[in-house]
Amino acid sequence: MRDQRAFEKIWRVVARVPRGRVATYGQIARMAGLLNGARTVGWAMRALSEDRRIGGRRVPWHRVINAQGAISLRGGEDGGGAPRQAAALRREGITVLRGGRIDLGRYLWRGQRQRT
DNA sequence: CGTATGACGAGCC
DNA sequence: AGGCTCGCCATAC
Repeated sequence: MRDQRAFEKIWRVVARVPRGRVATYGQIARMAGLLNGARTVGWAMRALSEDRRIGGRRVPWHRVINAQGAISLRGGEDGGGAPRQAAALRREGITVLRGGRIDLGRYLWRGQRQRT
C-alpha cells in the first residue's frame, strides 16, 4: 500500500484501542506517525462517520476523545454525535460524567509505545 | 497552487 | 477555572 492515506493509518491505530478504554486525538496522531496531527485525527474520524467501517473492519471511533478527557463532538444535532458516543462508551463500562467528561487516569489506553 | 476548514492541543490572559 | 489565539497536519475547493 504505497501512498497510503493518513486516514487509513489513523484508522488502523484507532482500531487498536481496546474495549473499555479511550485514547486522545493527540495520542492517536502520535502513534500514527504525526507529531501534532490531532486535528487530522479528528478529520479522519469525521470522514469515518460516514461509513464507520474500513475494509469490513469496525473502527471504534467512540473511544477517541480530546486531551481534556471529554467528548469533543460538537453539540450533536438531531441526537447524533456526542450523546451517541457517550452511550457507546458507557456500554463498554466507561463512566461518562456530565458534560461528556471521562477520567483519563482511569480509562486512558496505554499504548505499547508509551512506557510507564 | 493558494485559501479555508476542522471530532485538537498548548499557551496566555 | 474559563475563554481566546495561534500553531499543526491533511483534505476540499
